[in-house]
Amino acid sequence: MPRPKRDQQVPDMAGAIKETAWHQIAEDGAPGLSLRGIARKLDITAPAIYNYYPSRDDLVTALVIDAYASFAEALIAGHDSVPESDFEGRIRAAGGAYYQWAVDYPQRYQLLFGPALPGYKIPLDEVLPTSTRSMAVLISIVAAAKKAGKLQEHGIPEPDESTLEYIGALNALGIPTQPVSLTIAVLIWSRVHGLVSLELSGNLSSAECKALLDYELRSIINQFIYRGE
Amino acid sequence: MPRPKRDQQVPDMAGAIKETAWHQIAEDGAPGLSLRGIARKLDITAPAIYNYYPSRDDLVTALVIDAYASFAEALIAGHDSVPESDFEGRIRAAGGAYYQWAVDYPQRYQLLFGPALPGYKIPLDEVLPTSTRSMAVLISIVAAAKKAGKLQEHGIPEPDESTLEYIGALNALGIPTQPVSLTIAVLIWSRVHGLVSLELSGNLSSAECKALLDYELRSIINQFIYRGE
DNA sequence: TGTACATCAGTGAACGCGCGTTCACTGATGTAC
DNA sequence: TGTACATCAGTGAACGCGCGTTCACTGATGTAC
Repeated sequence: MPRPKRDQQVPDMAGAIKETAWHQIAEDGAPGLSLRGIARKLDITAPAIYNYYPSRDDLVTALVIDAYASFAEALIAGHDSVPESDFEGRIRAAGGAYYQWAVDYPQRYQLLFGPALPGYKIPLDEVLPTSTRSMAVLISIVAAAKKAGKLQEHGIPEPDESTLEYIGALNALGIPTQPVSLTIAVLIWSRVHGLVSLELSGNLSSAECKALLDYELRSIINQFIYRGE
Repeated sequence: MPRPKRDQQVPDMAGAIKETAWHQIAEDGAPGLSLRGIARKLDITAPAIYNYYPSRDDLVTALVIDAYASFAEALIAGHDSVPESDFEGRIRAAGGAYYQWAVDYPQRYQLLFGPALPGYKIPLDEVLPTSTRSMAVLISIVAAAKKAGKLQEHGIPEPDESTLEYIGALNALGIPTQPVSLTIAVLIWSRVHGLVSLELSGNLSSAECKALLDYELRSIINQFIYRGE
């Protein structure tokens, strides 16, 4: 079969490849991603993909970066729907946005926070600038509470070496952060992630997960935010 | 090559196959498990495995059941190292045992609580009796606190339909459980799982995870157990 | 004690599938003179 | 305006690999009479 003429070509083939890859991941999970499968769906031969991505791993990296960007965007939208001074509301909104994104795109969530793909090593230096943006949302809420003197910091563990290293990376990316804010942000993240990932692995029903998430967000606010005047 | 004679055969081939499978999973992750790979390591041909397991999926199911058994054993050992009346100590011990098992056998942990293997559907009826045993450990600690009137139950969400269903299954397996105890057990589980799974996916260093786990176990005790006389 | 037979635990060839990647190539489109 | 050339976006064949599973078979071991 001859190559299609210019006006029959897909205008944004690189984008179409990624989109098809997401469909494939949604259907068979991340390990099921295959260049030949993508080519079949796009009515193209597999080698044609090499005009856009030099290898399968590079395609995966592009997908990971896109997923982080979409995730960060969702968190930021939730975060922005509530005024800055309302820490409690922002925590709830960010938590809700986090949950919603995860159940809307379960496979992307697993790709980012689940176990590594076999044989794929994520290139941190390429991904970090984007992945940091989502973490920054949580951190900014905690930092705002701290600045207002409403952060309950008692008993929070001291940062260890790797935490300080990550803070260095945050600073380098223009997100100045105090250790205690990062630690509390990670604690919040871990609680939400625990519930979400139990739902995604089928150990929790959607209804139960929502109810528990609501409870945990209240717990988080009670534990880390001073109430009242 | 002829088949080896009786006295050169592996005495427990079914066990040897599982053991080799675990080695493979430890090296390449669960999706990398392959009958041909196992056969190579055991110096037999792939079809020989069919004398012991009727298909790849049946082997996976046997592995899942073994993993749950090993996990439950670890939790029970931790649990039993502290007297029954010491709820706080038991929560700490069970949490520590949970973490230790997960980092000792990260791939088994992912197999049980991570995303499903592509193309493999876990047969719940075969696995439930074993998987329940680990959940029962957590539940028993919470239930003991409740019986002693030391359980703080305020604000815990009401059980939904799927929770009640699971309680039915627990009762059928001889583990009578009150809804509130199960809900709190799940909350504890989710917090520990959140931290553990962030460490396993490389988002948390081991040292940081340990420190945060310690903090979270204290949070759990503060939140759910009445202190003092 | 000997013999016929069943069973057990394997072998080796084959089927049909999928994969990432390389290679030489082609023909339409765009560009420079 | 025409022509030579470069580039772009593909094709199709092939390489070499891995996989689960089936099939007919074999030869040692165990068992019944």
